[in-house]
Amino acid sequence: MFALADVNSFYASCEAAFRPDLKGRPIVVLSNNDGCVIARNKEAKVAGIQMGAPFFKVRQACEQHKVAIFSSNYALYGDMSYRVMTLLEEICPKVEIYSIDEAFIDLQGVSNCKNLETFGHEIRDKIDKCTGLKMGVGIGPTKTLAKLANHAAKKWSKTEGVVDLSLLARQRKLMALIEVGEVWGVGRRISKRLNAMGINTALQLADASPALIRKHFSVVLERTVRELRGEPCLEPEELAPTKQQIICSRSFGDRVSQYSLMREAICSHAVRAAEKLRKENRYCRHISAFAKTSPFADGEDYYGNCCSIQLQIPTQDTRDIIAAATKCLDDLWKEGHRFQKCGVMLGDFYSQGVAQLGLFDEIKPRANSEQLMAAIDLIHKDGKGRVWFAGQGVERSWEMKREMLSPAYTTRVNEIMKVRMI
DNA sequence: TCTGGGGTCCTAGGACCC
DNA sequence: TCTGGGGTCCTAGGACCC
Repeated sequence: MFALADVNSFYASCEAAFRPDLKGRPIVVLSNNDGCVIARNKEAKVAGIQMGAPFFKVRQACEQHKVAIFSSNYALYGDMSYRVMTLLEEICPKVEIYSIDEAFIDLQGVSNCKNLETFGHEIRDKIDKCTGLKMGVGIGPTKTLAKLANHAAKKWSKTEGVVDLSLLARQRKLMALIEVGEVWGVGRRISKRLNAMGINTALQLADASPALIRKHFSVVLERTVRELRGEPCLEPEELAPTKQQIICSRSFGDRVSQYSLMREAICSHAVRAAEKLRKENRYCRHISAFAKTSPFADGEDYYGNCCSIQLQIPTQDTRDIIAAATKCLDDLWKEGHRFQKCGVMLGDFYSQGVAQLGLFDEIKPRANSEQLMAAIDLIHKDGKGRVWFAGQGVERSWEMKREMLSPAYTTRVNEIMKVRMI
């Protein structure tokens, strides 16, 4: 048995948790660069603000409904996520963190000592009491059914946030009510093709022949079918899987046409990517950089390109990664475009920097690399000072917009919430 | 004017090998 | 004129997730 617990409208709820004055008002959180709507509370959904809509298209509706609008504040959401996950780990036997706001809980053995639905309510109450965030809990014999149960827990308020699908009859009753596109693993494209085959509900998908589904789609969807029938195909993950790839990219606050600005941005993404790499304790050999113009710009030719470099020796030294990324940039740079976004990708990971060298190779690893990188990381971790690479620039006029950013309530002492006793 | 960022997995097809 | 069979590895692209 699995449970899937997730926080309702996570980003919007994090903002609301520190702003009791907004109670009852619609709240919306925007993506990086204040681009699209990526989270809405219940009131904002009622007001008809669409998920994923570009902000400029819903700005008027927001004003009309007095919506409170926030730029994304990942320092806040990351810290709140950490609190939620830590609490879950305190009260649940095995927790697998699946995303910033949801976790699978392996319920093996739990049903021997308590009713699963009761346990679901205990989880909800604990998180609500300690963080002010409301979770939905779905329970089922497979991860896919637990996901579906969670969906139902949020959709029907009379469930009070907990749905237990242990019994086959309940599974089938619920699946008959749910559109196939709501099933975990079925996106827009696949649901369209399924509809064309006459499969419209989750139940119809569960009753389809796995062999037929595999023939028309893939083993991935076949697994989904089996999971819907209660046959577990997705195992509980013991350890967090190691990353295969690290990507750091951002849209620019304003379009960039100047090489020097683009170079600063690429350097900065390279620096962040290298930090992530060291945090994962990995070394990489494959480095690439990409840049693209906006696909939505009328009357402009779209240009996007990606170039990469394979190093001789795996590295985790920021200087190597900057050098490679800027070399890639020079290969892809084209004058005369208004670029919208760029980024750096790392891949081909090793657990150490030493590779077998050829007999006549003249490459020598950098001296003191580890100490230097450790020193830089420490300075940033302490937060007592800042050092950066010259290539990152000083003004950084290309940086993204976050015009409606809330304070870092939980991670910066001088931005902590003040409470006045009256 | 203004459209996010960061990942995963699978498959098909080409290059290459014997 | 006739033009195999079986395999591996890599990459690009498509689909999905939050």
